[in-house]
Amino acid sequence: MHLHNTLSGRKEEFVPLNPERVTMYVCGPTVYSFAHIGNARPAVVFDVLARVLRRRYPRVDYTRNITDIDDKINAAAAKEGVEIGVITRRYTDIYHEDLDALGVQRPTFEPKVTEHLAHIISMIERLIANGSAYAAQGHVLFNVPSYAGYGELSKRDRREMIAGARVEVAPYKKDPSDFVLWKPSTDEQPGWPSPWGRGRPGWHIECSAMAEALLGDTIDIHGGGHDLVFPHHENERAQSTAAHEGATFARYWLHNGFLTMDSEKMSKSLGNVLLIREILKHAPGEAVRLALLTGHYRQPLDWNDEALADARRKLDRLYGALRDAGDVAASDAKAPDAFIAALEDDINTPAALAELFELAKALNKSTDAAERATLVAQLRDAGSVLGLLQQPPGEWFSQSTGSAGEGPSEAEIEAALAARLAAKAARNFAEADRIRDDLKARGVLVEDSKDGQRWRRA
RNA sequence: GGCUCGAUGGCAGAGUGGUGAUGCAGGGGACUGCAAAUCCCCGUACCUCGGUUCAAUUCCGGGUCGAGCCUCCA
Repeated sequence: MHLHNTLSGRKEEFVPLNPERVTMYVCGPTVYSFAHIGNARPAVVFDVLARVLRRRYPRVDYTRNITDIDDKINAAAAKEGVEIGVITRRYTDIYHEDLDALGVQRPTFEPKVTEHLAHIISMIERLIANGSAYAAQGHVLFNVPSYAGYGELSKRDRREMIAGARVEVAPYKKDPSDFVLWKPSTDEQPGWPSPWGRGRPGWHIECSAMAEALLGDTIDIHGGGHDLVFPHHENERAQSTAAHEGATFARYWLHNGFLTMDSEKMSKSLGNVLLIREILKHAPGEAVRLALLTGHYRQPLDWNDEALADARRKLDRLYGALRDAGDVAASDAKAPDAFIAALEDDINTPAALAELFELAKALNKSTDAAERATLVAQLRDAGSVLGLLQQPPGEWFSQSTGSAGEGPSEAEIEAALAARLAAKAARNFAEADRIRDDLKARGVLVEDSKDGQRWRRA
């Protein structure tokens, strides 16, 4: 298996530190608002990676945190006049619902910052004790010059970063690039007791502490969106390495490319976000998932209606092959080697998808029962690695386009089809075609197959 | 300004130093009462200018254009 490592800038062979326990950490959401489709990309991509790893290794400990201490959460809570827990519980639940709809499996561990404060504090104490951090005016800061490797991950020179910095340097910093590990809270702000007074942790230390608590000093894979490379992951790396006396923090760094809207980054601050739940009102979750996997995970992906419609048509073809295969004998055939090889080559989902279509074509052509049974099993097994093709074909074709529910009821459709069948039997093709056109106008496509009429929603 | 990454046929999107993935759209044919679905056939695509090479879309350098980071952000 090969993975592109941001640290080295190249594709490397993946060799876990301990093949009996592969460890992976992916930065999860800060739960202060709804998740948008851009947030869904890393969740789906690393879900696929976890599935691929689990085929190969007996145990994969996948941690994806929930950041439930953050100033944006404080702001949202203050605005509503509620405790932060009200906000974080609400949006954690929504995040789970959205990802469930996209077929994203839950990670092995899903730690919350509020459950790891003791660990965060102990890690900060260790950093102070070994000279990597210092307390100043109620803050604790990580001293960046104390870590020689700073900038290696994001390939940045510290001098240039300071020169290009757009923020004012706080007076208590020893070095302009030092960043906060702990900051004081006012009486109105949420805060927790610490050796440096009542306060709250900085963003970066949270992930370092949770990774250490659940996965140990060195983890195999660390993932996240490309925008996290700097400063978040650079800082995590500095803290964790310093806290662990130089031990490697993450052996492989993976970063997914961005989702754009009309070729511009989608972000809450730009205000051009498309919420996952809005999309799900008009499209099946499986199509959204496939749309997110049509491009390679490291490439930018432009999100638009056409991309989503394209994904639906692809699923129509794939599910169509399964439907036409009808009832076949059970087979325990697994995904073909070429399919797995594509995914093990830096998660090449487009190449893997191409293999899926080859299987569908072979299935459509095959007239041999045993061969068809094998192909159906291969298609479904391969689909399961991508988190696709797991529902009965009939359900795919009869589902409405989204959670909103549209079009005529199944009873109405069945009644119309019965009338059409009678018209056809009487060779009244004009009436039969009128019924078909009428249904089409209402979003239902009728097809005549060798097994009789069948329908699907457009 | 500094750094990172891209530029493939109508669209999406892999990949490769020399036999043009895959899907959608489109054209032709088979099948069909007509369609749809399915199958068969059809596209001489690799931003630009140099260089290396017997051979470059693929490697190297310049340019142009695009995205991202340098500030919270997947």
